[in-house]
Amino acid sequence: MPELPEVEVICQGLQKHILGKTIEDIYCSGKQLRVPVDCQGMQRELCGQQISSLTRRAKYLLLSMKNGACLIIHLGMTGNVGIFKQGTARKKHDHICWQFDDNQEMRLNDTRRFGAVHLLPAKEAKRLKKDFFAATGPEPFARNCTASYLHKRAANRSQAVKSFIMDSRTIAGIGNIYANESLFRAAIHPAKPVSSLTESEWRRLLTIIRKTLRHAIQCGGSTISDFVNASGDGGYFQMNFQIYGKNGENCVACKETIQKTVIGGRASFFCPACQREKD
DNA sequence: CAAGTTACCTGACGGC
DNA sequence: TGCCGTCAGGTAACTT
Repeated sequence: MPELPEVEVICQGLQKHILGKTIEDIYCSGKQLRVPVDCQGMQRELCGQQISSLTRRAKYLLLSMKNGACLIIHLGMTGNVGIFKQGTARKKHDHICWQFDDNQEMRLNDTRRFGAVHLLPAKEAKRLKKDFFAATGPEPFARNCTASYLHKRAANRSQAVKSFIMDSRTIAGIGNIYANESLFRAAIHPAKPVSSLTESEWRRLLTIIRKTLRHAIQCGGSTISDFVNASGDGGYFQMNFQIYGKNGENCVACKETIQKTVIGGRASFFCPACQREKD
C-alpha cells in the first residue's frame, strides 16, 4: 500500500495518538523483516522514553525519542501501522508492538515482510540518520526539488522516464502507482528516454507530480481520520486512479484503449494516444 | 558506470 | 474443491 501519500497519511494520523507517550515495553514476533530487527536494542534505547516527534522522509517514518534515539520504519509493500488497545487480539503478521503508558500500543503489521525497522541509538542517531538518507533525493514538495535539477540530472541518460522518477536517489517517494498516474496526467509516455524531456516538460511533470501526491494525501486524510484500530489500507485515492490497473479500459480523456507494458520490471499503463512515445 | 534483472515473502486470483 | 502459475504498492544486491 505505501507510497509517499500513504506514508504521509499514516504519519499524520498517528501523531495525535503517540506524541508525548512513553514506551513501556516492546513485543517482537521474532520473524525477520527485510533487515534484522534489534529487539534488545529497542528495549534498551526506547523503553522508559517519551516520543517527541513522528515525521516522514521519502517512504520512511521517523520516530524520535526525547533522549535522541530514533526509529526509521519502512512499510515495504504490505506494511501498516495502527494504534490498538493493549490486550486486544493481535493479528497474523503483527511483527512489532510498541506498548505505551496509556494502555494503547502501536502495531506494525506486514504480511510480506518487505518492511524494515532500523534503530538509531541515541548516541549516534544524528550521524546515522544523515548517513541513512545520504543518497536519498529531494522531497517532491521541497524547494530544492526543481525542474532544472531534474532536467540536469536526466541529461545524457537513456533510462525510461518512469524508472527515473521512481528512483529514490532522484526524487523521493514516488512508487509505481503515482509514477503511472503522474505520467498519464502529464501526457508523457512512461518509456520515453529521460534525456529527451525538455525543461518545460520537467516543469509540467513536476507540477503534476506534486498535484497528484497532494490530492492523494487529501483523499487519504479525509477518509482515515482516526487511527485507533485502523486497518489502514482500504480504498481512498484508488477511486481516483485514471490509468493504474486500467489495462484494456478506455482512456478517460480520449476513449483510446489503455495499454499495459513492463518497464524496469514494473507494470506500466499508458494511453497510446495521449502519451505518445515520440513527442 | 548506467540500466536491467532477480530475490526477498505471503496471499489473492484465475484457469483448469 | 484444489492445485498451479502469475501477480502485487519496495528496495537492494546482483548481472550485463
